[in-house]
Amino acid sequence: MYLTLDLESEEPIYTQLKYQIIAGIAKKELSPGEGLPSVRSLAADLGINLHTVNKAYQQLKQEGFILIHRQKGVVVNPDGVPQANEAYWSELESKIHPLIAEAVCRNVSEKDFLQLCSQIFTKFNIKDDES
Amino acid sequence: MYLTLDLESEEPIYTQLKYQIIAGIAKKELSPGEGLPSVRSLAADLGINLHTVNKAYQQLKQEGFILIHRQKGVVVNPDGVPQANEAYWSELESKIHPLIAEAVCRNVSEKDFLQLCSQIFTKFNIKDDES
DNA sequence: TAACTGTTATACTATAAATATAACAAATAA
DNA sequence: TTATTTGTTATATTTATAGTATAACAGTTA
Repeated sequence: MYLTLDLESEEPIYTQLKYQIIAGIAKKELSPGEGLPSVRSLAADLGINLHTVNKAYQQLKQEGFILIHRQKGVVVNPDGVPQANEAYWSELESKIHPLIAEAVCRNVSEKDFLQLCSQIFTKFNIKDDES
Repeated sequence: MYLTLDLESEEPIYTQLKYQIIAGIAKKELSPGEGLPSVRSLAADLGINLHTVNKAYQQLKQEGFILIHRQKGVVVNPDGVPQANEAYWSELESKIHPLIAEAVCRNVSEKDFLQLCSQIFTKFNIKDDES
């Protein structure tokens, strides 16, 4: 799995890392139980600091995406990601709300908006391996 | 139009201001050509600093939501908000992408996700005044 | 023993957010 | 004319976050 960073972006590096790993799980490029690089080696590969990687890992751990064993290192959660709960839906709504507010202002139709979402969903539905 | 701020939120105050004004335009609580409070009076009403309001206004101005005349003060863009262009769609996609990545991880179906979006759209479709 | 793991601690730089004053230029109202 | 209000600009300060730089500790593994 490839990780690419945009050091010019306003989006913090650790956030970019988080969402690329989440996207990797969504696309099944990362499987449950699969190991991730150590904080030191990943930091070295990406040319960034150990703590920046650690911050991304800690948040992914707290949100249930990965587990961190003293022994086994960092692994994608073998039991899968926690299912959507009430708190998740509430937070998701508050993230989408301002996007739709602006869309409505710009006369974007509900149909076109939903179509964009569908199109993005499709990117994650590519079947298993691509060999 | 009421503006409410959450000073405990991690979301910057000027961002909260921006999106509540955008939401006001979307809900037609704010009409094209309608005046907005001066930076000083709004800051005083909300108990925040002049520059925080100014920052929100400047960004809204740059994005075409409002106009600022020396004479007339601050008004909602009489010509309406600029239509969605290629840059807008591109930026929107990059904002939705990580949300859908996480949704896929949590086994949220495309149908449920689109349903949430539809539900939010409905909030902006309330007809005109509510007298 | 040596190397590697996650973890913790400290210190530093840089940037963003927010506030606090102050002042300027233009328009308006007394 | 004076006084007030407008948006605007300029400085300075505080606070918090992001990122880096070292260093060390406690386990695990080769």
